[in-house]
Amino acid sequence: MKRKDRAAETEAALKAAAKRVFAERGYLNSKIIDITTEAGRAAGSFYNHFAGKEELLEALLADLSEQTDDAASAADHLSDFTDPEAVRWHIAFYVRFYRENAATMRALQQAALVSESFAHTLARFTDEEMADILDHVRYLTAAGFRLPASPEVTLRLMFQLCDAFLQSWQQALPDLGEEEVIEAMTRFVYRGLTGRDY
Amino acid sequence: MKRKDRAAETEAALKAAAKRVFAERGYLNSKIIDITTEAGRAAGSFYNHFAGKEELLEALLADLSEQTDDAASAADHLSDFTDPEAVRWHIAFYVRFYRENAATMRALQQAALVSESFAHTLARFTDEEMADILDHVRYLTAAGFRLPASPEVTLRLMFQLCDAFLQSWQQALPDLGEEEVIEAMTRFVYRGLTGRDY
DNA sequence: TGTACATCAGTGAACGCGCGTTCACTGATGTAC
DNA sequence: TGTACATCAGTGAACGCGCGTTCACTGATGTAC
Repeated sequence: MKRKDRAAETEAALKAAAKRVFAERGYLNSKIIDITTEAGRAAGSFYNHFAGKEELLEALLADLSEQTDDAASAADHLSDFTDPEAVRWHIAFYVRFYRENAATMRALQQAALVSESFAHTLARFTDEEMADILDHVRYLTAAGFRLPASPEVTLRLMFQLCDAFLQSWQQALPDLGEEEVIEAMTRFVYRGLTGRDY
Repeated sequence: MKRKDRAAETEAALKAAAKRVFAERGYLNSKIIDITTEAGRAAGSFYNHFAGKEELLEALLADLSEQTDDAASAADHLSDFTDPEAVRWHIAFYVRFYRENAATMRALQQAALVSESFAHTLARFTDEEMADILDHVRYLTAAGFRLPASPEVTLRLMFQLCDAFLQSWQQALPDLGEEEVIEAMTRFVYRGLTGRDY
C-alpha cells in the first residue's frame, strides 16, 4: 500500500500548499504552478489529484464541512439571545472558526465573484450558518423585545456585520486582540438586536 | 473640433459600456472585447483612450470622486449622533450613493482582491468616508453615551455593517424597499452606537 | 476658396505572452505464475 | 522466493487556447499655402 500512501501524501501536500498560497496572494491570483511549487511537486502532478483549481477548492470546502459538522454536533449551545452570554458564545464560535479557516473562506469568497457555481456554494454556506440562528433571533420577539427589522433582515444585518468586520480585522486593525474583537462585536450586536445594553 | 468631439464621445461610450458590463458580469470577468463590443467599437479603439482595464477603472473612480466632492460640499449635514435623524441622514446618503454607483464600487472591490494598488485605493476611499463620521461618533462619548468599543473600532463595525449589508441586499433580499433598508440599518446602528432605542 | 498634405480616430486581423493542460517517459510498487 | 510484466505516481518539456495588445490601413478632419 505504499503507492496509495504516496498519493495521499501528495494530495495532502497540495491542499496544504494551496491554503498557504491562497492566504498569501489570494485564490484568484494563485497559479497552478504556484501551488505545485509550494508543495514541492511538478506541475503535472496536480492533475493526478484535481481536475483544476476549482476542484481543489471544493476539496478544501469538503474538509471544512466535516469540521463544522463535528463542531455543530457538540453544540448544546446557549440559544437564549436575551442573555448576552448566548450572543457572545455564537460570536466567539464564529470568530474562532474564521481564524482557523480564513484562507479557505476567503478563497470561496473570491471564487464566488468569478464563478456562478461558487456564488451558489457561498450562498448555501451563508444560509446554513444563518438558519441555526434564526430561531434564536425569532425568540427575542416572543420574549418581548422589539427587533430593528423582521427576523430575516435582522439576522442578515447581524451576520453581514460579523462577516465583514472579521474580514477587515487583520489588515485594518491588526493590533486588536481576539477577545476585544469578540467583546466589541457582542456588545454592538446585542444592542442592535435588543435595543438594550448589558 | 469634430475630431475631439468624436473622441470624447467614444471615451464616454466606453466608460458607460464598462459600467454596464461590470454590473452584469463583474469587473474580473469582463474582457476588453466585451466592453468595446458593448460600446459598439472595435477592440483596438480601446487603446486610444485607456492603457488597459485598470486605467479605465481609475477614470470611473475619478468621475465618482468629483461627484462625491460636490455632494460633500452641500453637506451642512446633521452631525449630532445622539439624534437618530442624524444617523439616518448619513445612512440614507450612503445608501443612495451606493445605488447610484454600485457598478463602480463593486468593480473597485473586485479589483482590490487582485491588485495591490487598487487595494490601497479602496482602503483610502474607506478611510476618507469614515473620517467624516469619526467626530460624530466621538461626540457620543462626550454626550455621555457608552460606545461598544473605541471610537475607531465602533466606526469600523458600523461602516462594515452598512457596506456588507448593502452589497448583499440586491441578491439576498430583493423584495426589500430602499426606505425599509434605511430604517433597518438606522435602527440597528443607532442601537449599536448608543445602547438605546428611539 | 481651392488644393495638397498632415494628423487623427477608428478598424480588425495578426501577433505573442502567460498559463492551464497534456503526454511520453522514468522509476518504483504491485501482481501473476 | 524469483522472474517477467503491469500498473501507477510523479516529472517537466511541449502544446495550445484565450485574450490583451499592436499595427498597417482607411476615411475623415484639420492645416498650410
